[in-house]
Amino acid sequence: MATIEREKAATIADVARRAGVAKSTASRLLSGARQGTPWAREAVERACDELGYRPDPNAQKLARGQSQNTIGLFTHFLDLGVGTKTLRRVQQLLGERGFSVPLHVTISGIEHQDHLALLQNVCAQRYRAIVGAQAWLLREREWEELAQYGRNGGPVVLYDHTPRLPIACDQVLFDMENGFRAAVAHLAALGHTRIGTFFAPMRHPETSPQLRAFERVLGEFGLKLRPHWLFRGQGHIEHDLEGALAAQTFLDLAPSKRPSAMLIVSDSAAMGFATVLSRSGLQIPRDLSLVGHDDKPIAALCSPPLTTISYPVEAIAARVVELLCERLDGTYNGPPRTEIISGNLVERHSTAAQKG
Amino acid sequence: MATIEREKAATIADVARRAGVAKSTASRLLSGARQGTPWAREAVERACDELGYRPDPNAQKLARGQSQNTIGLFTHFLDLGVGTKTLRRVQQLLGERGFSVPLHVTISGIEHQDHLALLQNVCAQRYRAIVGAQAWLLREREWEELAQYGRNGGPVVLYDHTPRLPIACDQVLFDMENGFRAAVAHLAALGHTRIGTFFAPMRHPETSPQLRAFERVLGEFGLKLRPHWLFRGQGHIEHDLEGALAAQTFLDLAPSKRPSAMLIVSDSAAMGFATVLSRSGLQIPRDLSLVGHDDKPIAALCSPPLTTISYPVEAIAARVVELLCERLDGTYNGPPRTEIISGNLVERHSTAAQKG
DNA sequence: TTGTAGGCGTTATCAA
DNA sequence: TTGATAACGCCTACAA
Repeated sequence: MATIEREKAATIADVARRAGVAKSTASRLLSGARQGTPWAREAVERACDELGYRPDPNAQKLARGQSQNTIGLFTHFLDLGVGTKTLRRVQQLLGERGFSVPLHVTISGIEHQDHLALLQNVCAQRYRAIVGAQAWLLREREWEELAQYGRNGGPVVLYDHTPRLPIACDQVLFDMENGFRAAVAHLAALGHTRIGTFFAPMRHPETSPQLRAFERVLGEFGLKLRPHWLFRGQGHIEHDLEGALAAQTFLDLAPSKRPSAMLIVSDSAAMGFATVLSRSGLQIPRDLSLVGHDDKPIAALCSPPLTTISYPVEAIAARVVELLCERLDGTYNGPPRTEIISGNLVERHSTAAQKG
Repeated sequence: MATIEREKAATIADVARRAGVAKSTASRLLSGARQGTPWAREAVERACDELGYRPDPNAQKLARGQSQNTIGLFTHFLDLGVGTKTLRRVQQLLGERGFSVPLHVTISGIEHQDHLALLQNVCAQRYRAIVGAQAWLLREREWEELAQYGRNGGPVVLYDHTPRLPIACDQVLFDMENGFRAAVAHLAALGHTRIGTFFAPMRHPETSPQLRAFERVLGEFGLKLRPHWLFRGQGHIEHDLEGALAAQTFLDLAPSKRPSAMLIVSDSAAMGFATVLSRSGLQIPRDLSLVGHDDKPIAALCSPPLTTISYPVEAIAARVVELLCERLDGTYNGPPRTEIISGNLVERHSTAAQKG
């Protein structure tokens, strides 16, 4: 494959030559380390302009030892919900502290293969630090990679759902179980015993920690999850679509076999679910009680206002950034910390007492 | 601020020393340029393992001239809709072709200040190429930056809405006007004359090309946009929220002053709008005709199924990648190309004939 | 196949 | 303040 010819970019040597000074002088003036004489100052500046000079960050990083002000952020896929919102918030907070925060995303779906390449790439960049989300997808090889980075690269902070990730680094973990408990308690108090659920697609449904947490909680109330009450996403990026598709499956069930309440692990999915149900004449909460997850702002405004478990985007992002910055400025350099954050049930109007 | 001490990462020199070979030998074996004797091969491999050696990409890029397989992708904010979906698709397609595609995002909102820093950062990375979205936000200084990169960096491909961006590079532009025309024609045929609209927040409402396009189209049908029929977003990341808030403003209007149809430039916003309306007992399309934008998958499934203008995520992403790859492999190296892509009206059931 | 030597574009050190 | 000169870590002729 032929490659286009391009002029080579100007280097600091070109600038120095044109300005009639030494390389080192140009470097100093440009980095602002010294004032320099007005004359030299202006000459260098003009040379830069004329040449369109841009320092090569690779050379800079090499010479300076490492990139001081950029932090690598990685995740495995951009969702269209709280995941991306949290990512954005982390970037924002770190940005406010003067860091540049490029985001690395795995290209493929939920499959394994790309994760290693992504992680190697991220670790290899010699960022000042690394922040990662959705790390539960990683496997042994990738953990090694991250651990290696942690050893002689810089701090690593991960945030995810419980359980704790198998790596020695600071972690902010969202524990869904507390929320589940509040939701199930609420539904059980309303007389519901047939509680179904919708979960995002998972690699190993049998071992999904979230699903098991849900079943555990159900057990605490003497309830059990029937297989046909478990609805699973198909991997579309749009949660509302996922919810809508689940609703179609729901409607395929004979009315007597349907759950009387559903815990849908995403407000968007819950709303998609509800809108499809309404086309069939079913009403929330009359015909089905619905509990969402995330407490998106719209949940309070939609019809009916959605009872939901909150996902504290702000708290999580803030904590991640705090843990990281404490490491970076040396305020803390003890053993890895694990922060558990959980959501609360926000009661609104999408649940009602069990009929009959 | 104190900084934590870390051991320095192993270099290729360490590896070579430990393996008892020369640096160059280690380099060759690692890069796979030569086979090497089995003995040396194994010695180097073991040394790498023991030392946890990771090549420094900065040094590699410097030595090799530039990063051959990474493409910079930038945008100004991650939305929770088609913007992010398109970004993701571009990353995916480029990833399939073997490129690593870090995403750079401006941290701040719609304000100007950060864009320059972002762009300088992106350009400075010496990526093989740059792909950008939402470039309409850029100003003169940033255009210069990109132009400079294009001169001696590599190809730049931008995608955005019309109008054409003031820079000499390949562009894929989505033209909303055709969709508007189809929508307004549709509504006009149903007898609507009071057509309102919802737009995302803009810097300069008076000069927003999209809004002006809408007004122009309205004019073609002898219609006019009343100021109180124009609803504007408040800048929240959730479109559904934006729509819901707009609906509250809508409901504050005396019924006689309300538009009879709305074109809402986002399906999510349209659905948020609709759900708030329904809480007040208003029904779509009985009391208000609604046309959305984007043709999200859920639009076909919700209640009522949403008439909407499509936004061809796949076509746009594919075209961006094609244009770029043609530049990269030298298939095309002529003058900048501009591709216009537009959406179509997808008629469903959220519109009805004007009452009375 | 291997080792030596030089270069990539910066920054940092040290006399002048 | 300035200008040589030496790193920084890797790659790549070139000669052995």
